[in-house]
Amino acid sequence: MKKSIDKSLEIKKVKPTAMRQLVLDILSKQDHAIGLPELEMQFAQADRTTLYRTLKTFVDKKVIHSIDDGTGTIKYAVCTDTCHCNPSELHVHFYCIKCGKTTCLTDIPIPDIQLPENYFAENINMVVKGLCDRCNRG
Amino acid sequence: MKKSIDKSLEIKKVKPTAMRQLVLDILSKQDHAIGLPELEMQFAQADRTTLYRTLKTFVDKKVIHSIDDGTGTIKYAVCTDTCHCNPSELHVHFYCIKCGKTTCLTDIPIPDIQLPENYFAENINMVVKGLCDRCNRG
DNA sequence: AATAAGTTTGCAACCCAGTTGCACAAATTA
DNA sequence: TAATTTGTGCAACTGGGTTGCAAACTTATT
Repeated sequence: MKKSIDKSLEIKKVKPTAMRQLVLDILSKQDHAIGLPELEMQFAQADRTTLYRTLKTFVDKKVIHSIDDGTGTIKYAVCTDTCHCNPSELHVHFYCIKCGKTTCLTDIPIPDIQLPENYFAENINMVVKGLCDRCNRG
Repeated sequence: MKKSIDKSLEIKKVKPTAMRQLVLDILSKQDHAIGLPELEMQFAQADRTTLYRTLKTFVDKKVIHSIDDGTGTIKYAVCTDTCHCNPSELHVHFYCIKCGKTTCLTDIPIPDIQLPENYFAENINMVVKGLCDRCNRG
């Protein structure tokens, strides 16, 4: 039986090179969204450019989605197999100012808003900044 | 009679230096939010650091608010005199992928969302990306 | 007014995420 | 196998943001 990583790449039509399998494997094991620098650190030694381009390919092919959480470093998290990143499918993201982790609130869809006349929405980004579950206790 | 620029600075308790008056004057004349590089270009020659720190002071004192529109360059727009930048006062921002302008949709408040148990929201950023009024006609 | 303390400004240098060009390697096709 | 396309790795660069430090200016104190 094929590994789910490979299946995912196949579904999204991305050639499963060793590098890509590895990167996607790492990404799918995270409990939060990570950025290029953080991804880089998961490797003993790896080239930034390759990781950068791998992420780019993944975003293009909708294997992962990118999140601008306002920290200056773009974060990435895996999409579901059926995700097409349409505005209607988008969810809210949360950035914790204490632990610095960015998480997908996949259960919270971005609410519909009424744009002014003649405006067209292609994409919506909604990031809530504050204290997460864990950090709000202590 | 005092100029409205000075009044605004007075209200927000910022010492009205020549530089600050000038920067605030420029900012308040914009029809869209501008970033540090764009602000810099409005001067024949000016020091980036000073402008940077002026913007920072303004944000701290809530004379202006910052907008992360996802372009990688933080934009700034003037707050109203009574604005305290609380989550309840926040509005949606719009980034036009054609003209590249970021505008405040001041009439559209950020909708309330129900965060998961124990999460605390300090700030919310909501940016709609698409075509603006003007660019959606042509 | 003269001094001292604090604030603002300007220059230079730096940081870091992201990005590009180019050459080499690997995979695919003819 | 040769030709072509695709992926990888290195080096170097870009650009927005940021910091340290010293000079200029402002404000408070004697």
